[in-house]
Amino acid sequence: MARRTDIAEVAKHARVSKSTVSRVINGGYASAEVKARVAKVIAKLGYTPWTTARNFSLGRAGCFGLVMEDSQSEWITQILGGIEEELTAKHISLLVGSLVLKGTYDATTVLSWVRERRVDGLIFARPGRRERSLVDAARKAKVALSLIAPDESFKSGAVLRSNNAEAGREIADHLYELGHRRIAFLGGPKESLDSQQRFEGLENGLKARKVKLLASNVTFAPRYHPEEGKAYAEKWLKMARSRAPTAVVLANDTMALGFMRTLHAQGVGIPRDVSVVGFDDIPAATLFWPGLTTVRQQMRAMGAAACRTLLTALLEEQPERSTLEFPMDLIVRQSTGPAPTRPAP
Amino acid sequence: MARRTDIAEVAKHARVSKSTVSRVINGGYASAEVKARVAKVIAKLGYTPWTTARNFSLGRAGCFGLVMEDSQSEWITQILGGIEEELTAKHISLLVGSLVLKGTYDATTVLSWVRERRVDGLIFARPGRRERSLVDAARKAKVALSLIAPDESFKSGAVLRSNNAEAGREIADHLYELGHRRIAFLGGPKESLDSQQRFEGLENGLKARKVKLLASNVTFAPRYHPEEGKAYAEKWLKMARSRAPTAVVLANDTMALGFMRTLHAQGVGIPRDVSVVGFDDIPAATLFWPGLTTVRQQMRAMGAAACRTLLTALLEEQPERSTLEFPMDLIVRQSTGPAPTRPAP
DNA sequence: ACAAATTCTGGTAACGGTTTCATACGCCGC
DNA sequence: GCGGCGTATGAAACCGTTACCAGAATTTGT
Repeated sequence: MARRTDIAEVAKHARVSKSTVSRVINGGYASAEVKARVAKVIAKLGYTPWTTARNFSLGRAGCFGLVMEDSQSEWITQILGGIEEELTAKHISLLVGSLVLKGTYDATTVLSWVRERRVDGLIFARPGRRERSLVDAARKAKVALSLIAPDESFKSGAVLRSNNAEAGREIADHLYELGHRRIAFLGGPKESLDSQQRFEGLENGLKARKVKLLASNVTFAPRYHPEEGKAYAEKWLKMARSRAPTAVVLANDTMALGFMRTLHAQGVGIPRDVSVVGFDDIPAATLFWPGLTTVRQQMRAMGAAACRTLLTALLEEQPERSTLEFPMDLIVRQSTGPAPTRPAP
Repeated sequence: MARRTDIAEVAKHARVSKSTVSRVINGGYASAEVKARVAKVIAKLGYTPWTTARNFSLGRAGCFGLVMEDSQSEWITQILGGIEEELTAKHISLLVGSLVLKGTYDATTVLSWVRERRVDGLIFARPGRRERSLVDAARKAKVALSLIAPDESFKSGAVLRSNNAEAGREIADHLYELGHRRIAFLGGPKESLDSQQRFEGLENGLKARKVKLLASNVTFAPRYHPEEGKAYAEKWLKMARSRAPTAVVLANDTMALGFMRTLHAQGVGIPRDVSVVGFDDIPAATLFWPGLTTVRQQMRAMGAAACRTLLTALLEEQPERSTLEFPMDLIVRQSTGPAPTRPAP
């Protein structure tokens, strides 16, 4: 049973010391002649340094941890894609560990990453209140942090967030140009910063156009759920058409789809009678008819940036304290259209 | 700058040797008195063995790799959940590396896992044709394999698959009991084993009930895509109602939703005029109205089983060659109902 | 032409665990 | 009372890589 070739064997074949082989690999001093000779031997023997040994020697883990909530899994693919891209591109081949927090809150895995595995960095994707304690624990352990989160109230680590306010303003412009003047907003939980920022952006955008968002047309649902959209639709149906909003902005797609579905079942035309805008661009947004106009977060870019931040923090030994803001992309589909010129009969 | 406590420090405080501390931790010989003393010191110093060092010493990587295609990301959360569960439960705390294959096929990451990191095992989630070469590479490198895949033609590793045929039969029973006799099937690509097996199950189930699936009512689409569902819907609309199928089974939810959407837009009632069944239970299946009757794969269980298999293979040093079959769960929602008693006017 | 800086190279010591080996100590059975 | 066996412990070797240091070879500067 042949053992795997190690650096010593390469050294022997190339008639140099282990140190020299290591230097050739990692780019230290070495004469052109030696470099060539060693490279040839490496190729011939098919030698590859063993990552675990290298990490051990370097005193690092060679991996980042990714933490995210179960419920926010819609984005996981995109975030992973961005991370993957960044790590392979930089040729600092690190392994990405990923965790999906279970319904029952259980931090043991993450803590073991920090304490036992001593990961080189942690990426928190959209951390909620429950993850705060984890963020604190990580900070205490001096692990580099990247937070993909809507606020910057975290005291350490890099914060990457989408520009919700800007998106809100874009929606305002879009709807204004379609002629809408009576516009409503259905938010998520009051404490959700995403929801708040989206609302503020929309409000400011409308204000700039001299359109007022009536307080009666601003509601916050206790949770992001299609049922909330449905409930809001029922409320909408009861209003007199002449006073009902001609466009409704909902703080996420799930609610928006619940809203549309219910109206649709009642024969309300979208966007004929009312225009609908969501947030997030979940896959289902295209499957519906009409396709949902929504705003997409650049999750892929954020994942990549999270890695880049961690990598530089790793190299420079100083935990970067910075905030990066990512524009959101308004995806106009068929659920928004010109405002109805007169109330339906 | 205080160094992290290592095993030597614990040994010193407990007045024993490093070996003894190691044995206390890993459960070797040690007197009760020593055990207690060491445990106390460990607790006092807050010592935790460094995973990387341990793995290095043990000559293993301490992680599994998870490979899946980008397009099949709908399940990633569930699979991850299952893996997570299994690994933390067994207390063999391993880190899960995950990869999403990019559109442009790039195997470098996976190969680096095998060659450089020398992962202890690989989980392939629903590998397609392109991943075959990776599976082969992994086999050559003697890495333990678990394949979540619909076929068992792979020559090595454990294969975990859903019982598509059984699910097909269940659908047959379900539709039969609702009174459907003219039933159609729209499959995915001809070479998709999932699609084939689902079709065969349905056909056999109907045959057992003495119902014939007309060849003209069996079609295979070139891809799993809502547009294919739409195309099929247009075909359906052109048929005379008296001869059109009263129930349509589509090989995945995406197609099913495209189908429903198109019919719905044309005023066809579901399930009043036609019942619809999909496969996969994607999140959007509940967002639609009517909710889509579909079949769910036990992805969570399969993820967990994949880990368990790898773990036993790791312990017993012999790559397990086995096939595990998982039942699928028929989720009855509102898209299936009694067959129309007479052709619509 | 000689000192100083730079480039190159090999020997050796880490890194922090586990494992092997040797030794010592009971305890049992004869 | 002596061989054998299971238990308990410590010293030292080992895993594969990089880092450090010392010294040799080469280039650079004056």
